[in-house]
Amino acid sequence: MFRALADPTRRAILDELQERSGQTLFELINRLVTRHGLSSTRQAVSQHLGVLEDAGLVRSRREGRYKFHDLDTAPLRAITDRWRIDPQEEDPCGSP
Amino acid sequence: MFRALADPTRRAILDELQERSGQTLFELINRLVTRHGLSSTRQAVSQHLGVLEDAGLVRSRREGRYKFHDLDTAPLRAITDRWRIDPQEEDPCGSP
DNA sequence: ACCATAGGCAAGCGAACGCTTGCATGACAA
DNA sequence: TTGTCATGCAAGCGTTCGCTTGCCTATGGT
Repeated sequence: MFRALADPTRRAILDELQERSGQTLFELINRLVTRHGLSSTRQAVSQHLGVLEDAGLVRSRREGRYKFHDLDTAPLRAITDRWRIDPQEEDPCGSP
Repeated sequence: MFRALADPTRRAILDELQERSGQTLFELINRLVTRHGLSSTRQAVSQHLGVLEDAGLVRSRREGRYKFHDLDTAPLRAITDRWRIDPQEEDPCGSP
C-alpha cells in the first residue's frame, strides 16, 4: 500500500477519483490528460489501477462492459495510526 | 516523500525513531536487528536515513563525531490533507 | 602520535518498477 | 452475426531502487 502511493501517476488517479467517484478506465485516462497534464496510455493506467486495487485504495464494480472505480481512503489510516498524527487542530469543541 | 515511505526498512526506521528519539546510526542498526528482525548493514541504513532526511521525515543534528536523528511527522500531514482523512473518532469534546 | 570509532562518498550489480506492444476476451449495437 | 467498444493478460525493455564493496574524512581516547 505504501508502495502504491510511491508513484505520482497513481496519486493523481486517487486525486481524480476523489474529485469524481465511479469513473471508468477511459474516463480516468481523459481526465488525467486534461486536468493533470499527464499522458498515460490505457495499459499504463490499467496497471496502476490494479496496483491501487491490490493496495485496497480503490474498489471497483463491474457493470456490463464497464468497470467503475471508487476511492477508498480507509487504508490510509494505517499511516496516521502508525505515526500518531494528531488530528488537525480545528477547534472541534467550538471554543473561542 | 511518498517514495521514502515505500520501503519497509525505512518505515521500521521511522518506527524506531518514534519509540526512541535522537538515535545515532549505530544505535539504529542495533535496534533494527534486535527489535525488528532486520539485518541491514551500516551503509544501507545510512542511505535510508539520507532518503528519509531528503523527504523531511527525519531531522539530524551533529555533535562531535555523533549524528543524532529525530523523527518529524509533519510531512505526513500532506497525506491526510490531500485525501481528507477524517480525524479518528475519539470523542474530542468529551460527550458521553 | 597512534588507533579505534562514527560516519561519508561513489561505483557496480541484481532485482523490481513502469511502460510499451501485441493479442485475447466479453458486452452491446447494427 | 459481425463489428466495435471497454477491458484483460503477458512478454519484453529501459530505468530506478536497494544493497554491497571499497576507500576516505574526522573526532576522540590512550
